Amino acid sequence: MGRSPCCDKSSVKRGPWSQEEDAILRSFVERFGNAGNWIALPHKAGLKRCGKSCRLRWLNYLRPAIRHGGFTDEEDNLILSLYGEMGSKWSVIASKLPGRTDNDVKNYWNTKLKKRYLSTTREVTTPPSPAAGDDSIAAVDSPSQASSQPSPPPPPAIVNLDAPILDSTGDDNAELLHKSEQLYAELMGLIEQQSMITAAAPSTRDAATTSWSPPGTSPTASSSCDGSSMQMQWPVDVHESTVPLSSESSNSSSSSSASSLWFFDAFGGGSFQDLLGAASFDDVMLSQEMLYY
DNA sequence: AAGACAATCAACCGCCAGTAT
DNA sequence: TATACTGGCGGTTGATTGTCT
Repeated sequence: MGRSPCCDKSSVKRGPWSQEEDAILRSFVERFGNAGNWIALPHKAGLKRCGKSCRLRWLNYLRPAIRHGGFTDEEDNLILSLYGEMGSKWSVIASKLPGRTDNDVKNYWNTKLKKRYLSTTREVTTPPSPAAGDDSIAAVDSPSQASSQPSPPPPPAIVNLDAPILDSTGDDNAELLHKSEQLYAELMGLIEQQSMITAAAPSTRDAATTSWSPPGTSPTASSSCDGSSMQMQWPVDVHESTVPLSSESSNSSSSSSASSLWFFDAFGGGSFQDLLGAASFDDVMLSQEMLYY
């Protein structure tokens, strides 16, 4: 009995990401983190991608402050040094290099530094350890050594959600982002208005609606945009009082992360992409009205 | 100019550990 | 306690791009 696949490979898109997909994912994650979990994110965002693929795309490419290529001599030396100490612990090595991902470091190692490392170790003639797997080039893969220099990973990048999302990838992407930003701002304004109105009315929504305010202006959100740690702290009990979910979402996501997903349910079970693709502002209004159906 | 080969890197695969149920 | 689920990681693949002949 093998483990079940994380997603239905026949129904998810694979291969290179399009600019549109990038824009949707970036906009979504910057606002909502992973929306509870990465596996559920593609559905909520309206992406036909595997959750793991979304996570990887965010962490390795879309995350703010990522740097690609152009490794400096200092970085080269640090990688070489750390590899000599701990072997192919790419995530640990990458954590010492701000803006670098483990995938980048790993690729850089395999294409460039490995040769350099091999040549230098051959000159020295005393390989650190013959037991290490990769290349048989002696990576000392010792946990004790690795932990002998405890160094906390750099803090996740903090993104100012009020600041415009900078985009350098192209006009289409920027346009899509701009569109999402506009829709988002409009929706947030509407929700805030509704919250003020309904706060006075007795309902099960009271506790939540009176305590919540939009991300960027307030919520009890610690948004690091790291993706792995970023979690919006949505108020509890909100979800239970919102509109009935679509059959699909109500079947799948009802309990565990419900409170963090109420926002999406407010779209009548639709996805983030559905919202972005709304034909007009009236569509957003309609979705908002469904919240209080 | 065109084909062969090499280099690069984004993306996927499968396993493992931690956590939730 | 057992099982299922998810995130994270390292290894690998394959498409694309660049260089050489």
